[in-house]
This record gives sequence, C-alpha cells and structure tokens, in this order.
Amino acid sequence: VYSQAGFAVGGMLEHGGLTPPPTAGQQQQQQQGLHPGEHGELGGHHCQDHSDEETPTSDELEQFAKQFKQRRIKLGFTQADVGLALGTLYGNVFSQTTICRFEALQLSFKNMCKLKPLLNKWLEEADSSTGSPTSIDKIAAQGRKRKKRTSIEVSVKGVLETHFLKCPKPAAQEISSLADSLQLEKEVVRVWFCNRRQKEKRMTPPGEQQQHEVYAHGVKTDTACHDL
Amino acid sequence: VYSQAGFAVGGMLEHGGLTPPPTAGQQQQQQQGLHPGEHGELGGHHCQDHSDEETPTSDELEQFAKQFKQRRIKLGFTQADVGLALGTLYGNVFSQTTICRFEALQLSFKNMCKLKPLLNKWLEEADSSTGSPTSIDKIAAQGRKRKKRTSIEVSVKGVLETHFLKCPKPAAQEISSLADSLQLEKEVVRVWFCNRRQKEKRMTPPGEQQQHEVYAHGVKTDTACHDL
DNA sequence: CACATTTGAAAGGCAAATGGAG
DNA sequence: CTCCATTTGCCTTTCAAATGTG
Repeated sequence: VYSQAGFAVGGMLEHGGLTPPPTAGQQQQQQQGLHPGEHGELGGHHCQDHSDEETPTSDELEQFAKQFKQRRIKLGFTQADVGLALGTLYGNVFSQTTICRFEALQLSFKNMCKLKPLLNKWLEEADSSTGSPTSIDKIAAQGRKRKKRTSIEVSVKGVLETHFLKCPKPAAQEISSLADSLQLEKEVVRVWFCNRRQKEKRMTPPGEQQQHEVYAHGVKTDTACHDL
Repeated sequence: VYSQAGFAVGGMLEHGGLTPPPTAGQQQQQQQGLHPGEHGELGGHHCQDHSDEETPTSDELEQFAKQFKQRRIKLGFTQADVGLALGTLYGNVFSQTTICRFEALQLSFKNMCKLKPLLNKWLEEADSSTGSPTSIDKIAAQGRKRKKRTSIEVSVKGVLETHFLKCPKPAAQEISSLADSLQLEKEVVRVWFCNRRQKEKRMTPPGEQQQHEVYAHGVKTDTACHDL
C-alpha cells in the first residue's frame, strides 16, 4: 500500500561487485515506520548493541535493506531461502514474510535493528561462498525457537467463534474441555480467546457500542459463563 | 479408488493425549457418498485418464480438496511443507502457492487432475507415518524439474523495458549482448521479451489504439531495431 | 488477564517458465 | 525462433497466532 517510490532507476550495471547505492539526488519520501528518534523515552537505556554494531540510523537501515535485496537477488536466493538459512546458521528461522518486510522496511525500527545483524551476517556468508554454489547444506535447523504457527481449521474456528459469542472469557476449565473436544492444545485455545478479545476491542472503539452482551450481567471481573 | 472415506478416522492412537473425534456440535460435512454421475461441467474436457486413475469429476475433486486440507491441517503441515515433500518424495517440488490453489480449486481442471494423484499419495504417506513424527527427512530434493524462477531486479527491469520500447523484437544477437551487459542468461532475456510481447497483446485489444509508439517508424513486420 | 508487538500461514498479483503449433 | 495458452512461483499482503510486558 505504500508507494515505495524510492527506486531510482539508476542505469548502474555493475558486475561482480556491487556499488553502494548511487545517492543520486533523491527526495526520499518520509518513512512511515522508522522513527529512531525516541529510544530514550523510557529512561535512558539505549539499544544495547554489540561493540561492532551500533544503532543504525533510518538512512543506514534503508541503505542496507536496499543493498541486501540487490545482492540476494544477484546471488540467486529467494526471501524464503534466506529465512531458512538464518535458521540453519543461527538457529533462528524466519519466514519469507519477515524477510520481505525487512527489505521493504515494513518492520518497526527496533525490529529492523534486531534483524539487521543477522541478515548482514548471512550476506557475508553467502557472498564469500560464492565460489561454492554447491549445496548450501540445508540441514534442517532444529533449534526452532518460536512455536510453529498453528493453523486453525475453518470449521473449528466457527465453533470457537460461537463459544466466544456466548462467553468471551471462559474459565480455565471450560477452555480445557473445549480444547479437548476440538483436539487442540489447551494453550492454543487460551491464546485464541485472548487474541479474539483483543480483536473485539480493536473493532469496537469506532462509535459502535454493543454493550448489551458484555456488561448486561453486571458481572465484570467475574469469569462466569456457566451456561453452555 | 481413493479411500477417502476415512476422514473420521477415529483411531489415531496418540500417546500425547489427543482425544478421539470431536463429534460435538455440527459435524461439518459427513457425506462421503461419491456422485459418479454428472460429469460434463467445467467444459467439455476429456482428461487423459491413465489406466490406474479415473478422471475425477468436479465434485470428486472438490471433495478431495476439502478433505485434503482438513487432514493436512490436522496433521500439522503447512502448504509449503506439502509442496516441499512432493519434491522429496517424487522429485517434483511445488510451491506453497500451488498447493494453496489446489485446495482452493483455483487451478484448471486438467491441472487439478494432474496434481490430485500426487497429493493423494502424499496424504497416504503422511497419514501412515503419523507414529514416526521424527525427522521427516527433508533431504533437499535434487530432481528439480522446473527451472527456478528468476527474479529480475527492478533496475534491470527498467533497462529491459526501455529496450522493449525501442525494439520489442530484438534479434538473437542483440539479446545476447543485452543479456551479457545485464548479467543474465540469454535464455532469460529471450523469454522476457516473449512474455513482454504477450503482455503487450493482452493489454492492447480493449479498444486501445496505441499505434503511435509502436509503429511510428513505419517498420512493422521487420525485426529491425538496429539502433541502440 | 489486557495490551502491544512480533511473526507467519495462506492467499493474491504479476510474470517467469514451459509446451504445442507454425 | 515466434506466438499463444498454460503452468507455476516469487514477492506481497492480510489476518491472526505467538510472544513480550505490565
């Protein structure tokens, strides 16, 4: 949705090496997500960076992202390849989506800063081993840190939704039995309700005040929804 | 015949603690009855039915796709996983996108017919090996058949586009030198022009009479574009 | 738990690759 | 080789699952 108007079609046809972006006269529209400015707000604790890397500026990030993409493509890797490689190399897999966002500068500033070192490392790695384009040992990375995202079936979602309407805040026990009957982990169901509530919140503000259901009972802090 | 009747599959002994089938609430579709009857929808095709597999009807495909998705999810695989697995199993990798399209019935009838057997095979495989969730030997599939899609950089595209405007039908030699200067395979460039021409065609028909640019030179059927 | 944020599975757009016919 | 139809995938985007913080 963002215009991403930045591409200056420089006729640069460098081969082999890659020239740092032209820096030709550019206007560069305002960045939407990157505002490095305020990391001092919560008591002066600056981004703890390794000695070798300090908090980059938005411009640096932008430059890096651009170059990263260029090289990646030149080396013949897809975003997905990179995401996977990060896992095999540093035990921290990422999805193609995340790499995409990084390249498009669609992550938060903090998030960008966090990923940059990793990607930079990968880039060096990939670059150096250009000579050996052989099997980039795709040994599956086992050290997966984040839980794999669960896909919830449409029909199952329907059931959950129904329950939510009846009781947006089920007690632990109810969650258990629900999870049980749906063959889902209890944790997944619990989180689903949390997220569902968040969603409800997000959607309500705009004028709509469907207050009947929610506090008609007068009970508020209670988790009572005993009727199923 | 596909033993698709087994969806309900109560069995699956899961030491983990999974409870048998839900059976609660409405049970989604449960009719397994195949309707070998009506055929002839989706155009009068005549799918080459191999000896072992009958050409499925649209309904059958729909049923299969639906069940396929359900089981895939239940087994905890992503579309991407499946695509990859097809490669390791039968040397025919597919992207997540394709699996997605299959499930959503967004492929041509012929295409659906072609993929169904493969997916069915995978499904059986995956199903049976439920007990051994161990490393699903993701040995990279070597037998890649289709060439990996080349990503063409934005700036490079710009250059190609420029050339196209000057000469939509460059001679082999020109293609060579162009490919050379852009560091792309000649074949990639050739195909790019082919595809570009197709695109041009697609966009023109609707009343557009964009004759100015194209044949301003007066040369039309000629492949002459000697001025670069 | 609420709320903010990170992150990914699936789906959509466009086009790269393929195959058949001339 | 071309054109053209078709298959197929890279990148993108949406919605929400998972995680982090108070």
